[in-house]
Amino acid sequence: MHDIRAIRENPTAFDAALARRGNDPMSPTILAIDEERRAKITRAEAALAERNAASKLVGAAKASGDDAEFERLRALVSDKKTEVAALEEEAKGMDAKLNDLLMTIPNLPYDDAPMGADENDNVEMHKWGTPPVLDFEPVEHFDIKSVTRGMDFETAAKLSGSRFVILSGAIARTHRALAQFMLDVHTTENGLTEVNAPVLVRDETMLGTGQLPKFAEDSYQTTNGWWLIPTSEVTLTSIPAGTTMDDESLPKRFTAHSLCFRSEAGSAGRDTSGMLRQHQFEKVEMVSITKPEESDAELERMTKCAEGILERLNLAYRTVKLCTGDMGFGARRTYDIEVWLPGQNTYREISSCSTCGDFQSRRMNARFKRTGEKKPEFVHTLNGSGLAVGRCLIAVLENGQQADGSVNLPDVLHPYMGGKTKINADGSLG
RNA sequence: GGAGACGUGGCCGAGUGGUCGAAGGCGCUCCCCUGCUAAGGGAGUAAGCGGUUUGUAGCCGUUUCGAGGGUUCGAAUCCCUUCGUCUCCGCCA
Repeated sequence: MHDIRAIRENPTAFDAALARRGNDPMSPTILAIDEERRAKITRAEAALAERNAASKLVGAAKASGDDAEFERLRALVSDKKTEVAALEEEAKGMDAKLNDLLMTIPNLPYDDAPMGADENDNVEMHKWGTPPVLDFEPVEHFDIKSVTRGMDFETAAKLSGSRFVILSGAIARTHRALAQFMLDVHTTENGLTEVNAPVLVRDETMLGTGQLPKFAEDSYQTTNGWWLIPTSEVTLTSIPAGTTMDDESLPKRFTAHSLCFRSEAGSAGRDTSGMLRQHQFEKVEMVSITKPEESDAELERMTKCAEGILERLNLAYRTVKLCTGDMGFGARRTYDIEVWLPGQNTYREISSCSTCGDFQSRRMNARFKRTGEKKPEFVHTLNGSGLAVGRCLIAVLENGQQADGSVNLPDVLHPYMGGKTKINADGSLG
């Protein structure tokens, strides 16, 4: 949600920032509505003030027992009433119109977000690790011999359709181990608070983080109106919605392991094989709520938390800064972390860390008050994957694959695997 | 799912149609007093929006007593709807 005052004060800057994302200028439309809205409000309030003044006199007349005067004023107020109602209706209408429009406009990228149209214009920030050197031709995760029996797409399709998978045995265990490992690192070493939150939420929650109103078709909705969260960014970020926090309580740092649901509308034909892109997947999410001046540093911190997971798993990755055209609706700056997948011989996204500034906090009215100050301010919100569990499983399997079809598991996972260190070619743990 | 109760300012809690943004208390801020501490005295202490303004100061107006709608000249107070919380029953992981 954009600050209408900011747009009013500097419409040129607003449009320029939108233009960097490839959006058409909006300020003329916005300001026209805003002007009309304010005019309506002024008129409605003037009428209200008259009515209220008369109404007070009615009370006084009644109290003093002047019945004639009481009846006269009562009629006057009654007349005013219809006028006020009409004017208020108009003012409300314009207010809603402005709000509806503002809710559909994406966040403004920071100046340092590189300008560009799509992922080809993203800027690589740094790389870590080296892709494993293999003396055989690596295959994709679903073709690794030890994986095939524990990763069943056919049966999942029978139960649910395409873009679902059934994991079993050592593969399911490794998947679970990864999530546990991530949560443990985040809670014990990164200082995040573990949270377990609903995956079904109401409209206003999805509006707050920006999934609605524009992207309804990307998410699933139950018959009674709940939405299945596409990411626990939605719930974690919404925890302080509607509240005013003390500044000592910031930053708040949350992490959660949850199911995520995405319709993947519009991605037909993309990543159709394997479990890279599913309708249902698990993710360990990180969310930070900060003061405005802390959010830049927080994004770096959060990104390092995500990178740290990959480093401990000894998985090569690169971090890219998203260009303006590739950033999400609510983001002002985004770092994507891409892990090396030998089977695809390329880096693929495994985490996305964004700062949203006060865009989401305005939508959900999440504020804080500095000690000694009287005015509350909007907090900044950040979110990042730490990491996508399913994709991390893919990376572990593909990077650990051996010539005989077995998979060597990263050292840090061994304690989570009951001390086992590899998945044998026959699919058993070894 | 059935029955009932409740939802007031940062918190607690009065208030059942008239001048209530709302008593009182707590907390917080400032001042006074007290040679520390404790106690005491006084004042202040919501936010949104619109207007005015050089001004995020002040002033004026307006809205807000979970939310939305209605009755009324007038609603925190009455009615309806809705969301939420709690209690009892049922069901159930």
